[in-house]
Amino acid sequence: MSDRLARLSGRLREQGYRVTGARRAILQELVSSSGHVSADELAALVNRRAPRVGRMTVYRTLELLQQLGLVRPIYLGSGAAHYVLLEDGHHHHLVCARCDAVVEFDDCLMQELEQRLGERYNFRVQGHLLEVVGLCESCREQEPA
Amino acid sequence: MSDRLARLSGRLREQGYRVTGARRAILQELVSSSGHVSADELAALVNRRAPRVGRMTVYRTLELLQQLGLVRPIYLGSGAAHYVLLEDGHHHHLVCARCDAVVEFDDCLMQELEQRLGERYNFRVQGHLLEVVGLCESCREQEPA
DNA sequence: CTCTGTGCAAAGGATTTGCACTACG
DNA sequence: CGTAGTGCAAATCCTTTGCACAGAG
Repeated sequence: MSDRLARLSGRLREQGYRVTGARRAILQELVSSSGHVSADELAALVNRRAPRVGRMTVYRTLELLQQLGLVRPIYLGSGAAHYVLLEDGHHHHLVCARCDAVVEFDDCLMQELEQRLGERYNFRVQGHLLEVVGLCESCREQEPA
Repeated sequence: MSDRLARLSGRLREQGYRVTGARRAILQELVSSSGHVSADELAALVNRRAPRVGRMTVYRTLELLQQLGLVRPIYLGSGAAHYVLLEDGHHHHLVCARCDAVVEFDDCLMQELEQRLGERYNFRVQGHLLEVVGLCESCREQEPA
């Protein structure tokens, strides 16, 4: 359950960052919403439980998590960035190119690819985000063309 | 060379969209910059050759291309979305989580995965975007921790 | 106790919208 | 010609920054 929470805050601590109340609250919501949240949406969620945590802290914490490779921003519809947790270093979903519906999937054929890439480009791979893009069923029905 | 250009504008036409001068100019720059451009950067590039094309048209064209599955927005560092062409339906790169350096790579083990996914989730797959995230060589040197 | 992290407010950008005008097909 | 596409300017929304204060280690 808060396995994941513990793992995430562990990562912060071991990299020399403080595990503050605000950060814990943010991680908490990020894990329990385990979906695609914008910074503002996340701030609103956090505020319900920890009203003293401001929007700015959410932005800054997301940036930190991103630098640590724990989170990735994606673009979903409107101008705001949405964030996904890289659970165990990876995340996968299908996105409808038209209505931005999202379907999560778990298949992962990529451990091997990651390793090869890391070696070839001298890159320490932390994880990956794979978006498969296309049209969902209902968008396809609307326009059979 | 403008193979790709022809292919892209073909896609527009066959979906019932007009291939206007502005759109041609935008596709042109998108292909020749074949990298990661923000909407504003792209508008600037387009303006050098076609000064009468406004920034708004670039935004709207990018949205259209996105809906057709020809382009994908990604977040790279600062607030603005960057766009990548889904050449032949796919794009791959490594992104440094710290400095946002980008390394392109071509490996693609995913045709099979795509097909399976399309069937399972009843999704018409148009392409995919795979980001492998980690630390680049120089960021790793800065902090050997 | 010290220094990292936080909150606020305001600035700075990016994106979206409404409407009159142009030009592709 | 008719309609999809365009350009402009303004409005809106998202993100970043600077600085004084609070709290984790």
